[in-house]
Formats: sequence, structure tokens, C-alpha cells
Amino acid sequence: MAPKAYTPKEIEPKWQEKWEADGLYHSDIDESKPKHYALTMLPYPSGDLHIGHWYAMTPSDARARYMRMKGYNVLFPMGFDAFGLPAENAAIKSGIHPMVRTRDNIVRMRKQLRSMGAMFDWRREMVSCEPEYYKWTEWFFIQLYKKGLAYRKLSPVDFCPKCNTTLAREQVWGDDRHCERCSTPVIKKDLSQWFFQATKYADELLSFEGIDWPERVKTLQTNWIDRSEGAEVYFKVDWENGKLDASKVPEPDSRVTVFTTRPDTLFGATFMVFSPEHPLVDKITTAAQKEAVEAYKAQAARQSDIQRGAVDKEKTGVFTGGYAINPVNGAKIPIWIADYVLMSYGTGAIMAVPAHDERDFAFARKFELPIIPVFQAEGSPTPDGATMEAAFISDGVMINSGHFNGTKVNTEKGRKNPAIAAMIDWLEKQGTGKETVNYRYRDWLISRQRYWGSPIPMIYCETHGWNPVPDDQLPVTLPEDVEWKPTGESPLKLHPTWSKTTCPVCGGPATRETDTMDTFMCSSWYHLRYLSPWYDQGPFDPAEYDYWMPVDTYTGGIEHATMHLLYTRFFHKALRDMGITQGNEPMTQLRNQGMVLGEDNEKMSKSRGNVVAPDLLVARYGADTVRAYLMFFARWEMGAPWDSQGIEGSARWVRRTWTLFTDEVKNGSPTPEILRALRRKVHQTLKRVTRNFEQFEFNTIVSSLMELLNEMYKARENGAAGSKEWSEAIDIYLRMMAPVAPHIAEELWAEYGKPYSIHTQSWPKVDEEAAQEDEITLAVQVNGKVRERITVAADASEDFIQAEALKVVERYLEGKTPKKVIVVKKSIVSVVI
RNA sequence: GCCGAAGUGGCGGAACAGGCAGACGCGCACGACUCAAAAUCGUGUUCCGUGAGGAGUGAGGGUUCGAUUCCCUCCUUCGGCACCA
Repeated sequence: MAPKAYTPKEIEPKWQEKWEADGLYHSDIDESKPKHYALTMLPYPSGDLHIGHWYAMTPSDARARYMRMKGYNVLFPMGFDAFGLPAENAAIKSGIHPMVRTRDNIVRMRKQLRSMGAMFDWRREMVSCEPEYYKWTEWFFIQLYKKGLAYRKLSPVDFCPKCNTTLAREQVWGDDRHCERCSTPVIKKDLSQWFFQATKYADELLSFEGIDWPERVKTLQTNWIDRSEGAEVYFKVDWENGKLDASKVPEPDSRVTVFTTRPDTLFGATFMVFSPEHPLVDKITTAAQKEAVEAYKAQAARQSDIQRGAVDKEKTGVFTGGYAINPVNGAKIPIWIADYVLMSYGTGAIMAVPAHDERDFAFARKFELPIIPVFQAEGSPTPDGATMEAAFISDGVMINSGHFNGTKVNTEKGRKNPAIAAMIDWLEKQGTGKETVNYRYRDWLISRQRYWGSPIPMIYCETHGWNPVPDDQLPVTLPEDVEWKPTGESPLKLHPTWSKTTCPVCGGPATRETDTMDTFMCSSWYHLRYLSPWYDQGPFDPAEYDYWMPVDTYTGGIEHATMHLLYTRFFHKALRDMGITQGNEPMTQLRNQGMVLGEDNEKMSKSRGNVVAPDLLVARYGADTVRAYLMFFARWEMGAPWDSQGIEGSARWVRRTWTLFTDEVKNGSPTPEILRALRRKVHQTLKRVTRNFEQFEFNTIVSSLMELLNEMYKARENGAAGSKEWSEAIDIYLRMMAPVAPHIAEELWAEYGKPYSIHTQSWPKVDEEAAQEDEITLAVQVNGKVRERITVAADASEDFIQAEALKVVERYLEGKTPKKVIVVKKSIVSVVI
């Protein structure tokens, strides 16, 4: 009998339909089983499923399937992150409504997702642009607002003067920072926008206690938040020329606050630098300096922080004509503006200590400002500020610092540095400063001047200010009858009636917020909507929450390390403090996959023409082969360039499995050794594959199965087919293969008359005894070089092994007695002469 | 500049906890089958050397009987941040 042909085109849709019809992958609360919530990052419905989606999702699916076979009640949902810029830009170009386009794309992508044969529970699908979903996105906004975590403030944004709109960061192109649409250079503009106070949680976000996340992600988040310890110091500032009084502690309304990590160097502050955007600049600038200051401000406004930050840039700046009083010594120091001070970090103003800061040093030398060293290396001659060649930054003792002289200075930050501790104590006693922690992390800017996003459910009334839309009026839905104008103005703003409403307080005429929310807001809680997308009494059913949360395993790309993952953690913690969620973290375990590059080793992109289309691969090889190859061809967390030849190997493996399992069984008369060797290989493989699944080592899962298959071919040659050991091998092999290649495993399982479905079977148990070796080959080293090998019984004594080893390497011993012989059981004998 | 990850055959990669480097696969070579080719099957495939043997996991050093694995210095590539006060 010739083997049946392997026809994935028939087998795969057949099982996909049956699984669907049987609800095989429905996950429901079952208190009798431990739960496992496996989550993979949801796609943006761009139109077609990319090979990158497959690379992210199929190993995650395989592991979810493995967990299910291990006895867990597994939830593995899928949905769409459906709001966002591309759909809106396409609408402006083509006139097709984003909702129409997005829904079309989702229909197509759903079909493509189904072709993967993943165990998604489609009853739990969520789509973030549907009103049933964004109703709750709005609701969450209101909860955060009510908790005092949402606020409005003026914030500089990139603005295109020609299109008359703000631009997202990805819409600003090139080194000259021009508008994506009309190529006009962008400028910065202050707009009043909504923020979430994420910085309130900065310290807590720095703690990763109790979560198993990659070190890499933890480092990225830690660096992103960038906590630094120091002090704020208050300087009295002269903005009505000549009214400075050094003897008085400045009143809050007549002072400027600086943040410094080196308050111990305060005596060396010889000038002050403000960011050009600092609000006090206009007040302190004297008439004589006004022209120069205005010119400098205009020039700085055209640049981004990043351009301004270009490392080796020559220092520039302008004197304002204003002065400040150094609170420690009453010195009158000039105030400059310079673009190396950023409004977005600290307080936008610094005290400049040129003797001990490289940037301040360069600035002082260029503009001939005084340099006063305030500490020096112990026992060395005191440096002269006029002739110093570089800022001094190491351990030492304080000098030129009044009663602080002699205090030790080291390079530690914060109170670990005795000089800093002493200065902070003194500042706090004087009321001219206090210990402070500063973060690079900023509050989360929520507002987008765009149509295709969740509306911000706020209403503005002339008399009652901002108020949230009442709950019973949620969701605020997007109007459909809008015009797409290439002016860049949000259609919500242009709509004749949409923004007109009544004030929830007084019932008088009021206007809606026409900005929409950042789409990261949608993705900060989608894992909660999956729990019960049908639920309408709240964002999720608490019963489902109690059973499934937290997410046990979250998988996705590293590119979300600082944005999405940080927002989600913040969101969860904020909700926790409102009693909406429980526990400190939303996701217990995180794993990141790498990227599939094009065959040219470059990032895949349409313009490069190196995109690999999964649909074509499925048509040619079947989903099982594509899945197997994606798991096999690279270390998952690393990724690798695509290899269109390489997939042939996985295709061969799948076909060879098919051939072996459907081919005529030749009954033979195998020796007991052959059968024992077969069992040994089966259980050794099972042991490895189990470990590999636990540790996300997908590539070696497939290679172990390939090895076992090769071994089974040999065993069959030797007559093993038909034995009970052979049957066991088939059974265990298929169970191990099922998470990787679910269709062929199901088909062959049925072929053997085993009970449907293989995907509800349990994961096999390792027979440790069967996995043991009878004989062991040891390498024998002489002075670190492998010279011979010996094969001994597994239970051979150490003395016996040593004697055997010395016998075979006699000719390498040069007649000497070995100084030392080390026997490492099961592996090596090391002889030292 | 700072922080992080990674460097192993022609290629992707393997090596559980410091113990035989190169599993598995691609590619390539040779052979079988075929009129021929594809597919399939078999054999070989780190480098140098006919050989015995020698070298070898980015480079150099160290610890150790023994290092891809641990430590130090350096180089390269990739990612993040970047005048962060």
C-alpha cells in the first residue's frame, strides 16, 4: 500500500472548521483547573497579516496549547487595535471612511488569522474602534479624571504652519523636520492638552517585584524613567532691576527654582542658564538685551529637543540682562539663556557650576564667565578657575564654600555623598531649597488633534469649565458624516453640530472636546475587555476578572518596552488605587520575540520589496509547515533573516512525519535492544521538549522532534514497527507535535483511531527509567586534549572507569605516573601528567 | 558619550548546572532511483594536512585538570537614551 498523499490544503481547513464548530477552543471559567491567561500583542488592522504577526503569534499559540495539554484552563484571545493614524490618512487621500476601511481589513485579517490554526477563542474578540469598546475607553478616562489623574496643560507640540495642525512624532520627517504631507518645516506650538499624571507612579514603576520580565525590558523602562536624586534650590531673581535683596529668603513669587544633582557645588554657581522657553525669560530680560534674546528664542523654537541635543554642538547662548542671588553666599550672578537647557527636563533652569560640570565649563570658557572651584582632590594644589583645563569631577574635599570647607565629596548621588547631605540639610533649614527626586519620565499626553480615535468625553462650559460627559450618555460616538479635508484640521472640529452640546452642570450651551485619545489608551486595557467583550455593565465582568487575571504570559515585540508596557502598568496601578483592578501588576511574565528580517538581511518593507507574504507560504506549504519553520529557524527572542530555501527543511519534516505515519507497517522481529533504544530516544526527547516549552526555546523543540523522527525511521528499518514500543512512540510523538503543527497532528491522531481531539489530550509523562542510558561513552583527556574514548556500562564504578581510561591512553603518558585523574561520570575522564 | 544585547562552519543555529564544540536544518558534493529532471532515499561536509596530527567558538589575557560557558581589557554589530542639570 502506497502512503496517502499529504494534502494540507484539504486537511487544514477541514480541522479548522471542525474545531470551530465544536467550540474546541472556547475558554470558560472552570474552578476545577488552574487557569493560564496567555496573551499575545494584538495587531493593528493594516490590511494583511504579515509574517511578523505569524512569527509573534504561532509560537505563543504553541505554548498556549502546551499549557492546555499540561492541564491548565487556558485563555488565548485575539482582537484588533483598530484606531490610529494610517486609516485616517488613507481617508484623507481616498475619501474612504476609516470605519469602512478598518472593518474591511479586519474581515480579511480575521480570515488570515484563522488560517494559522491558532487556539484563539473568537467569542472573546475585541475591536477597539467599535463603540461597545470605546465606550469603556471613555469611561476609564472619566475615572482617571475623577481620581484627579487627568489634567489639562499647555504643551508644546510639533505644528505644521501650512496644514494648520499638530503632527505626531512619526509625521515629522527628515533632519530638517518637515511635515510629512506638505514638506513645510514644522514649528513648536503650545496647545492646551489632556495629560495623565503617570509620573505620580514613577517610583512604583521602577519596581519590578514579583514579575518575571526580561532584564532588557526592565532596564529600558528604568532608563526611560531615569530617576535622579538631588535638590531643588530657590534663587531670588531680579525682574524689576535692582530690587534684589540677598539677605532675604525669596518669596515663592519672586524666585526661580532649579533642580540640581550637585547641590554641594552651590558655592561654585557663577551664573544661571534658563531654557529659551522658560516663562520668566521675558520678565527678566532688560531692554538692552531684548533684541538678542528674542532672536535667540526664535532660532531655538525651530529646532527639536533632539537637534538641540546634538552632542558635540558648539555652545550658544545669550545674556538676558537679568541677575539672580546665590542663596549660599549672596553673590549676584548673571542669567543667560541657552538651548542646552531643556524646558522639558527638571525646571527648565539650571545653576551653572563651570568648575565641576563639563557643559557649564565649555559655556563659561566661551562666554568668559567666572569659574570657581569648590572642591579639589585631597592633598593636591588648589586649582585656579582662570587656568583650569577641564571641569573637575572626582572625589575630594570642599573648598571656597564657607563653613562647608573640608567636607568630603565623593561621586555618589544623593545623600550617600556627605557633601550633598550636608548642603541639603542646610538648604532645608534656611528654607532656600529641599531634597528632591527628579525624573526624565513625563506625564502621558493623551490628546490627539485627530478624528480616528476614541473621543475624549469632556464638555466645556463658559461658566462651569470642564466636566465629564455623564455616564448615561456614554459612549460619545464619532460622527459618520464628516468631511475629509487635506487641511489636516480634525473633522470633529469642522463638523457643524457634533461639538455642540449642553453643560452637564447647568444645562446651558457647551462644547465637546474635539481632540481624541492616544491609541495607547485603547491598548492599555484590552486585556481586560477580552475577559468579557459581551459585558455591558462595566468594562469587564468582575467574575471573569477574578478567575483569569493577571495575565500569566504576555508575548510581543521589544519595541513596546517603554510605551505600551509602561502605559499599561501605569493604567493597572491607577485602576488598582480606585479598586477596579487587583494586584500590583497586570502581566506576570513577559517574553519578547525578535524580528523576521527580509532575505537581504534588512527590515521588511514594501519599498525594499523584501516582504514575505504568509498567505503564499500557506498556499504552498500549509500552515503547519509555516508554523514549524517559524519556530525552528531562529532563536525566538533573536529573530533572523528569512530564508526561502530553509523552509524546505521544515516542509520535509512535516512530510516525512506524514509518510512514516501513514506508510505500510512492516512487522519485523526487532531485538530488545532496538526497542529499548527507541523508548529511550522517545523519553529523552519528551524530556527535552518539555523543558524547551517551559523556557520558550521553540527552535530546539522542532529540532528534537526531527531527531526523534530520524531515529524512528531507523527503528522501523530495524523492524520496530508494530511493537508496543512503536505505538508508544507514535502516541508521544503526535502529542509533542500537536502544539507545533496542530492540523497534521490531529489528522494522524484520527488516522490511528485515537479519540478526538488530540488537543484535549494530556501532555505525556516522562519515564525517567526509560530515558536512562545503558552504556556511556566517555572521552579521555590527557592534559586537556581528548585522546581516546571508552564505552562503559552506565553503572560502572569510578575506579573501573579510571582503570579503563588509563589503559587506553597509555601511549600518551610517556611512561609517567599521572599526577591527577578526574572522573566526571557520564562525560569525561581527565588525566593530568 | 551613557545603558543594554549579541559575536560559534558557506548560512540559520545547538551545547541542561564549567566536562567529547558544531545537534537539527539549509546549502554544497558524491552516489542510488530515472531516458532525463524534479521529488525521494543514502553517504559526506569546521579549517589546515595525503597522513599521523595540528588549529579552532570576535581579539588578547586570567581562573581551572578542563572555558562557547566564569573574570578582566579591547574590537565589531545591533537596539535604547542622548548637552538630563
